[in-house]
Amino acid sequence: MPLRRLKNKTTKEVLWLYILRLLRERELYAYEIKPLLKERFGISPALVTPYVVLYRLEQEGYVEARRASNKKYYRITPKGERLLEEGVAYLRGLVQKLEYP
Amino acid sequence: MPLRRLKNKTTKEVLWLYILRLLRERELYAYEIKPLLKERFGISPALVTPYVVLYRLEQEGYVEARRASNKKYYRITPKGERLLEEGVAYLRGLVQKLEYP
DNA sequence: ATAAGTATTTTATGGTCGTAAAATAGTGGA
DNA sequence: TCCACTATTTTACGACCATAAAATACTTAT
Repeated sequence: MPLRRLKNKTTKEVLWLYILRLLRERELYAYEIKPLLKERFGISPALVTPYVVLYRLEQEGYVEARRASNKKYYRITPKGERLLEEGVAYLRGLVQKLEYP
Repeated sequence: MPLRRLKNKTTKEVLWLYILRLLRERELYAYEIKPLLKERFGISPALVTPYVVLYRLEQEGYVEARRASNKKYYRITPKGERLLEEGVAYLRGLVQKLEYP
């Protein structure tokens, strides 16, 4: 039960990290992120979720957007890359502390 | 901002993993867990929090309790040890997926 | 031209979990 | 004895965040 909780929650708590991770490779628009998350990370958030996450990340300067036809392409900023690194480092430390010495 | 969120949230999302990790070493009563979490993992949850977490873990059979004087000692069950291992493995996988290939 | 698929936006909602608050009681030293 | 500290329990609350819902519009194949 708590493991399902861990997966269903923690995975989604770090959804923005997954999205930053994808954006680190190339610019993407929100609509194509859902299948990518499934393919690359095995998670299936709702279609709207990437929109909301990207909106928040843009507000805080971790990604920036460019319009092309009817699509809105996002790319990661240097600030966003830093955040991604720090986030991963933080999670790595968390795992190490939990591991058996 | 999101990094603070990651720390303030994710850390607490996996608080029960920290507590299981401590119980893996020896039995503990709720009151002494708060300072241990500070000392071992650098986190400072409220005093009541271990009580609530342990209550939930006990309900689901991941820990079991024994009364001694006015203290209630908890120890991890085999089921709880399994959960801890699975939880850590899950988080480790999450980090690997986020790391740069 | 029209239906289906692509693409985005905004608002409201629901579940979870740590925490605050308040009450209770045993223990030990001054 | 009295006060401070240790120790637990229960209830209600607040914040966060993915998601559902609904509306809108562009594009493309039939």
